Amino acid sequence: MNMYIGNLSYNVREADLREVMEEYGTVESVKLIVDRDTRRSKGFAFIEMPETSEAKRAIEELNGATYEGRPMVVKEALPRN
DNA sequence: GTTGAGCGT
Repeated sequence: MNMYIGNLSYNVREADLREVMEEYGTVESVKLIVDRDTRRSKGFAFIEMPETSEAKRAIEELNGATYEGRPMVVKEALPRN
């Protein structure tokens, strides 16, 4: 399942996100979106979890949870197009 | 600061 993680603090790194998500299951990939020019985080990321049941649990547990001082959004990602 | 990059793999 592909997930969208939003409202992240700019100091969160991909490795941080992976650690958090792995509390709920296997994480296939983590993609923190960073501005190509400034190298600054855009504050959102995409995480792929092979096991949908684990992904859904992560969404339930982490959506709205405060992380690095911000209530993060965790939900299924929109199709990329 | 809220739905993806790359610049040719």
